Amino acid sequence: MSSSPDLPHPERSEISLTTVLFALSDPERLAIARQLVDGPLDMAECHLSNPDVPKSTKSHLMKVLRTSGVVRNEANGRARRLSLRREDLDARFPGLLDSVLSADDGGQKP
Amino acid sequence: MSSSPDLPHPERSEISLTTVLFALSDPERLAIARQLVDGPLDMAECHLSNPDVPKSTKSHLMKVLRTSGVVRNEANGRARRLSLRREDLDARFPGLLDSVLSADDGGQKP
DNA sequence: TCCATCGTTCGAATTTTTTCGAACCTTTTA
DNA sequence: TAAAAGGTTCGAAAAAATTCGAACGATGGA
Repeated sequence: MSSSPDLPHPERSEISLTTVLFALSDPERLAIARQLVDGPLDMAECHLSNPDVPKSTKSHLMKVLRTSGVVRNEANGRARRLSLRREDLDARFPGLLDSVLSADDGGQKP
Repeated sequence: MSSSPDLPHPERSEISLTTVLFALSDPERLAIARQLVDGPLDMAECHLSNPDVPKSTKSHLMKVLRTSGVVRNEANGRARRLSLRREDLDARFPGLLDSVLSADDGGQKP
């Protein structure tokens, strides 16, 4: 019962601004982050704009968000619990997350 | 004397959040934006971390910043005057530019 | 006028990201 | 105990970004 894999996360001090910006620069990843503002969600509850994308692709999007420090990904039964690393991000880059998440995106990247 | 090329710029309403985030997600481009906070600069006065990068590469970095709406690029004699589109960005994404530019970047992307 | 300066653009090569199927692992349920 | 559910990882293929030299254009000065 050696439990689900513990995935690597950067610690707060290791979170890089440009890496975070990159993670959020993709519409799909930004949309995921926005779904997490009201609290953690299991991965299956995070919806992509295209529901037919393979799970490996979805997993990769999550990986970019995790390794950048935007999202925490922990085992939760056989599921994965995703949460915004709000405290870490607010401490490291004050105001950034709020401005990004509350921004009204009009033009979309194709 | 048909004057230097007028390069295309997105209008305020066309500026896309994810595109702006992408433009700023590169350390070199972010550094350029930061050099413009205190006012416009001619291109030759914007320094890259590596002074030996070819001008075509530098021009391309500027293009990404311009087409995303982060920077304005206008003819100025035989030079190019670069300026931050602060008003447009503040209007479109309140707080974003301030938080990004004032953020203390620690970890760098290689 | 001629020429050096300051930048843009083009195309090709390289590098980085993204996408996806297949294989695998753990937990829950039958 | 077997099988299904929920996800990660790997490798290869496809797509997108970056880099750079060469060619070009406009401006300002000699």
